[in-house]
Amino acid sequence: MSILAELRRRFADALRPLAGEPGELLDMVRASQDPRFGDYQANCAMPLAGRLKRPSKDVAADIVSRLKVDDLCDPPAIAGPGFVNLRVRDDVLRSRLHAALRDERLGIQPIERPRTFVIDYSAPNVAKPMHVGHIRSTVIGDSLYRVLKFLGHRVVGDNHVGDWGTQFGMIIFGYKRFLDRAAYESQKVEELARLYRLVNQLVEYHEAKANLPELQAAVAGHEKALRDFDALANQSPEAKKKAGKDRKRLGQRQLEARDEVESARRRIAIVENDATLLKLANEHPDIGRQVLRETAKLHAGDAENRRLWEEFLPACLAELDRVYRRMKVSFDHTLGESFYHERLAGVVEGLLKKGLARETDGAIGVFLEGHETPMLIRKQDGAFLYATSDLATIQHRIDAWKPDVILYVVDHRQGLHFEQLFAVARLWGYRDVDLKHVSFGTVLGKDGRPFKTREGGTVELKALLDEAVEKALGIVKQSDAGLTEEEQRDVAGIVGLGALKYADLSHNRTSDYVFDYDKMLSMTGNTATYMQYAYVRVRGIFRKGNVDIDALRSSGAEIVLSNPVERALALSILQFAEALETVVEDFRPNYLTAYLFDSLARCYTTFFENCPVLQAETESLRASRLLLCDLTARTLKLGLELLGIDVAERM
RNA sequence: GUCCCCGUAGCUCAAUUGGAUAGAGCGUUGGCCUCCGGAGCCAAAGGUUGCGUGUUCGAAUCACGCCGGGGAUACCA
Repeated sequence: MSILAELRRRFADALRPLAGEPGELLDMVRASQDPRFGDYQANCAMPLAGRLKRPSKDVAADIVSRLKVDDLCDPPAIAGPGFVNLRVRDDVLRSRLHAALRDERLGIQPIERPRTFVIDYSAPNVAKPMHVGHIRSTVIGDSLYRVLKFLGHRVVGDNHVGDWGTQFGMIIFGYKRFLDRAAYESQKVEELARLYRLVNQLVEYHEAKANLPELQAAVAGHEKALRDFDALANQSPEAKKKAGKDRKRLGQRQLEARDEVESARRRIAIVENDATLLKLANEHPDIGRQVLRETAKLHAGDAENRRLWEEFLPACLAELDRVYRRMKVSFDHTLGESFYHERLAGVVEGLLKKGLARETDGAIGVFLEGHETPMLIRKQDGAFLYATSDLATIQHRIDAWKPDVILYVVDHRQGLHFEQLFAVARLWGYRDVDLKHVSFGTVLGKDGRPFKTREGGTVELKALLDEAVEKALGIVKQSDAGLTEEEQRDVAGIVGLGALKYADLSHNRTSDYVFDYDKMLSMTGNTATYMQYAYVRVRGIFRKGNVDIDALRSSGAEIVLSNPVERALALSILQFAEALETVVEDFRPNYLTAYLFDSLARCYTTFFENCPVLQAETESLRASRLLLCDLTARTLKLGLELLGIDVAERM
């Protein structure tokens, strides 16, 4: 058990006579931010004083008098309005460090009451290449999977791939009309991707063409509205002032309309600037409807389309697998939309029967209190929606795995969808499972707009990985570690991928962040490169000193904490477990990166600057410091591993 | 129209969910280092946490109202 958890347990005992079940008061026992306030502090006297109507210093004294921590801490101090400050005894630190030395898990016990988590992450469309938008879900989900599992929970990773939607209608249609047989024979996935892009372009072209007049009319309408508005508002300065906000809103709407016209024009231009595309477009004016028909036929069990789908799918999945292997991400299950296809009708019927869903405007939806619009589960044409499939998925996951929690690692724009989905699931009867949308922000380019190629297209994940690795290779080549070319390539892979993942994980998941290769690969600052280099440097000490660290570890050599710098490092090492606990509290991997950088690496740097290791004053001090180095290296390595990031021994 | 998220140093981001003097990195200025891989180190400057009013021992964090940005808003996923 971590020091913090142990302290909380002691505080629970001390608080119970004063406050009954302490509950959230225990959250107020925490690591101190400032060493002047000790290692840990308890802030619960102040709120309790309010409840008991007693002076907070008295309450603090009362708590301290009941608190039994003398086997863990020096005598507690009371400061300010009633903060209880605790300093862990050095012998406790030392014995915990020795326990960590001997243990693969660095002394961290699996938790006593494990829960079952299903994590839904990555979830790409299998027919399209993965792009920048998939990074966050994949990387955050994978890290949460690793941390939860390490802490001792049961975890099921499920990749809910899109393998049943319109994109397959597009490929099937493309296959039937536009296939390049030779390309298909040699490069199946590339040819399918080409077909997808081609058909999609043609569909978008016709859509844009059809919508353009209406969109232009909308712009004209907004412009006229603006002019009328101005004319009216200009009649008196007072009216103008009052109308400022409305005017702004009108202006925004007009800009949006212009953007839509712009984007429609772009889509049209792509096709019209290319004679081959234009010819195809003209030959298939009805392509949008045709694609839907192919999709509907697939869903209805049409033999030909079903056969094609079965032919395409393995290749698409294999391609995905290649990317995941490269990213070192894995799943326990890949149950895509197609897996749930046959359950969807039953879901709708069930909800109708329970009186939760009803017909509305030809479709079927569930109306929810507090929501203007219902959640539709069947379209007018009888087709099902992703809400339907998500409900079937909840049902299956609960039947199959009996989870306590299901996490959806999905971007924040789907917040409303999940709000409705979870509400329906509860009405449906699933009240014991905790459904949680682990949402995240957008990856932005340096211009602050969503990350795109210079031409405005989406950035493929593969290209992103390639570039990160290539830039990493440039850095590795500058090193004087004397690596062979092959080793350099291996290390560049580790560094490039690590940089990409770490950049994502070190940002607060709820905010957007700016994607910047130079920053993420920087040797200084909160980056994977810095952490990996830190690891290499520590390990370098063992090499340089010809130290057999495994032997030293089991030699019975003692750790001594001869100065505050060593002590601070020791405490930081032991707080790794606490960092992992905070990650899991609200599913925020950036708490782990913050720990590694702001606490562990910082303490180690200070130690490294101030405490000679190989040239320590005495042999026993040398051994002790080597053991501290060993614990630091192993904590770095394990911490990075839980983020899905590897280390190299030299770089 | 309604709902959700965001606004923190010049820039990129934190802040353990209400705790003590808001922290890092980059950039800027000034010093220092013959030393385990130069990961340089130390110091300084830089903040009315968008604005205002509340809540309380205590607010970047909670509530309400503004201002600014982004997103969502029934038959795509």
